[in-house]
Amino acid sequence: MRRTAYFLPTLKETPAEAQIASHRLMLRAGLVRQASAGIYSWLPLGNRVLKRIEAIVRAEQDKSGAQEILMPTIQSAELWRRSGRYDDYGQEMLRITDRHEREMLYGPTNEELITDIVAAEIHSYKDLPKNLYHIQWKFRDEVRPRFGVMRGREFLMKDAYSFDLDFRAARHAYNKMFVAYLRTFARLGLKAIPMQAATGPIGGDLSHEFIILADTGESHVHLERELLDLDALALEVDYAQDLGPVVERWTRYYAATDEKHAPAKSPVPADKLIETRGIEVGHIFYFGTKYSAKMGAAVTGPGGERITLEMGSYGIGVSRLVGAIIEASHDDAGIIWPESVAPFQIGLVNVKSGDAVCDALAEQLYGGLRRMGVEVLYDDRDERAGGKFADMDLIGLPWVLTIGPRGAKTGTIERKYRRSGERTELGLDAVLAWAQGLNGACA
RNA sequence: CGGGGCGUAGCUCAGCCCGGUAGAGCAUCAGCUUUGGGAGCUGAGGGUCGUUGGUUCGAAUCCAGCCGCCCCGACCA
Repeated sequence: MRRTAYFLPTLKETPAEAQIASHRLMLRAGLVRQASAGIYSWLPLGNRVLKRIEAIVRAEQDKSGAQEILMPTIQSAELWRRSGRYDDYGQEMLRITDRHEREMLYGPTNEELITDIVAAEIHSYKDLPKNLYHIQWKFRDEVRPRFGVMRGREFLMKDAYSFDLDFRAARHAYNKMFVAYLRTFARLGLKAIPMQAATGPIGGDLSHEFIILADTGESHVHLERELLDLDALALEVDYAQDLGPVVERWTRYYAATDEKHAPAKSPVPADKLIETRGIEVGHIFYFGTKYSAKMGAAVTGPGGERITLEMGSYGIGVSRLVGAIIEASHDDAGIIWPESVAPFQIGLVNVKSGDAVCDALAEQLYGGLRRMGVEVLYDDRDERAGGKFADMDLIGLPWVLTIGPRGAKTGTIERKYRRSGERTELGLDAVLAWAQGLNGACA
C-alpha cells in the first residue's frame, strides 16, 4: 500500500480527551475516531488490526470445536422478558421502539437469543455437545465510557455458548475454552493470566477472568511468578482428551485481582507473590441451567427423560484487545505491534522521494515485496525524513526498511526492528530473501 | 447516578475576569529554498466563538436553559 493513496490521518499533537496511552496512540496513529461518547469509527489501519485479532480468535475457537454463527445486534424485548432480565438489566441496556411500537433492544449479550435458537432446534441428547459462538458488536450504555475502546459503549465481542447434557460434559466444554483462551492470547503476543472470578449464586469454581499483563493496566493483580513462565503455545493440545491436567497447570498457582486479594487470607506467602497491573480481556463462565430452564432448552435423554441443558458462556473483548495490546506494547514514540496483529508487517521509508536513485530502489523493493505477498506500507510521500520516521514509529509496524541517498548509491537498504531499535544494512536481494522467510513465518 | 471541569480554525490553545465585531503555533493549499529523526521564508484559504433565549446602542466575553465532551467516584468485556 502506498502511503500517498492510503487513508491514514496521523496526529502530531495529542487530542485533549485522551488520557491513557492506548487511547492517545489509537487517535494519533489514525486507528479510530470517536463518533460519540464510547462509540468509535475504525479507520483503515485500526480496522486491519481488528480483523487480524478477530482472525486469531476465530481460528482458535474453530480449533477447539466451536462453530461460528452470527446473531443480530437488535433483539426483541419479549425474549428478555422470558429470562427475567429485561427488567433486571437496568439502564445499561439500550432500549429501542420500532415503528409498530414493539419494544426492541440493542443486545448487550446473547444468552437469551442463543438459548432460544438451541431450544427450538436441538431435541436429542445425540445432538450434544454443542458450542456456538459469534463475533458481533454489542452495546452497553455505560454511565461513563472512558479509555477509548477499552471501555466503550459499543464494542466488538466474541461470545461462545456451550450446551451439554450434564455437569461433567459442561466442565469439559469449559476446559476447552480455557485452553483455547490461553492459546488465543499467547498468539496475540500477550501474557494472559487466568484468575478465579466470582461465580455469583451458582457457586463452584468454574469462572475465570483472563487478565493480560500491562504496566498501565487498570487493575492491580497479585500472582505467583511461576505463572509467567508457562507457555501456552508449547502445549500439544488434543481437545478430545481430558484437559483437566492442562487447566490444573495454570490454576494451581495463586493469582487474584486487587478486589479479591486479601493478604491476610492468601494461601501463598506475600514474598512469593508479585504485584503487577493488568487488563481483563476475557471471561469464561459456567452457569448451569440458569437460562436453559427459563427458555425451555432441553433434550430427550437415552431413557426418554427430559434433560435441561447445562450451559456456559465465554467472552473475549475483541475491540478492547486493540487497546489492551497497545497498553502492553508501546513506548514513548508510539505503538509496537506484535507481528501477529500488525496491520502491515513492513514499513518502507523512502527518505528522499523525488530522487531518481532512491525512487528506483524503493519501487524495486516495494514491487518485490508485493509480489511475494508481504504486507508493506510504502511511505512515498514527499515529506521530510523526520516526519516519515516519526510516523513509522507511531504506527508501530514491526519492521521498517529505509532507503536514502546515502545507501541507495550502493543499493544498501537499512532494516530496523521496531521493538528493539536494532538496525542492519542489507542489499536488495538479502532483504527480499529475508522477507520471504518473514512471510512464511506469519502465514 | 453523585462531584468537578471544558466547548473559540482540522489539532493544541490564547482572548472571557474588565463587553466595542476573533488570534497564535501546528496542519492544509501555492511558490521558493531544503532533505537520514516531525525544517525555513513568502503568500493564501479556513471560524454563524456548541446551541437557544435574555441583558445591552453593541455579546466569544455578562445571565439562564438546553446539548455535547472530559475528569474523580460508584458501575463494568
